[in-house]
Amino acid sequence: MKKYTIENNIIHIYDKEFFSPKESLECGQIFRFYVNGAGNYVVISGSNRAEFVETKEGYDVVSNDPQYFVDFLNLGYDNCEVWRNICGKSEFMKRVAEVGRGIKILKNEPFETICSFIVSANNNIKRIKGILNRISAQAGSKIEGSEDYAFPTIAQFKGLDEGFFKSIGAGYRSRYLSCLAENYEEFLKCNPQSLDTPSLKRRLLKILGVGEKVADCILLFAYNRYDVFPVDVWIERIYYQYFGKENISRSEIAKRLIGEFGENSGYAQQYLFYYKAIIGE
DNA sequence: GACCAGGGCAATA
DNA sequence: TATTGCCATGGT
Repeated sequence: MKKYTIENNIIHIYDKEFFSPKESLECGQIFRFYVNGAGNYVVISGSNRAEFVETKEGYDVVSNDPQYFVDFLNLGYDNCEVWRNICGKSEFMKRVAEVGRGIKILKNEPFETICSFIVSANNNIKRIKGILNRISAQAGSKIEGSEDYAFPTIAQFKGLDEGFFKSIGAGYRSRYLSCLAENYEEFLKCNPQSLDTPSLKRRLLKILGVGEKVADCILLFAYNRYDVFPVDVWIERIYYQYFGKENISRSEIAKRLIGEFGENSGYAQQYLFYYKAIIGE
């Protein structure tokens, strides 16, 4: 069975088992989304916007650019096999993956992703969302046919100074954000898509405000490198609860979990994060 | 009023 | 390379 079709600029997704807008958006990989008056999830990625309307067989994606969202939603990637593989790891992982079965790892816009996870450092999701929305509303352009604002372009971002970011509540991350546009343009010269994961990570780490964990998030959520395992406070907690008692560093936790999940590390990480940080089990 | 949030930087050893 | 103090802000 075909998993999706496009008709009149609407993507019809024929899948409810392994794709849920709610789970895919709420699992912490993206911050610019909301539930509208009709009860539908709306997501904004870069300068694009999509609304998810539930149908009998799945979801209709109503957007300004269907091709962008076919790519964004990774509709050509079969997460069913990944899910089965992770379920087979243990009874515990089966329970965790069952809760987050509808999660699909998205392909978010790189510049926005880098900015988002710089903001995420030592922060909470509610406040991260607020900061990113204020940056967009005050520096981005309105998306045609909606009341939502695009994430600022690199050119728009260049005009923002440290004072601006402080004024919208970004705190000490303002220094990193004020030079991000320049740093990103320099970063682009390495031709990110062409690099293998370790090389791309080394290059990301040169961006001010990007450390180990943030780099891993960018690798996973913008470049879809599934062999990384971002370790934050929540993953650290669940690791000590269910995987090992020995006190080790976050990078060592990442190394051991990658050893366990291999090419499916990114998905395992999202299931675990969703289970612990969002659902709260 | 302390503690916490999807940590990272810069100094130090 | 590994450790440590510090960093802004809003929620609980």
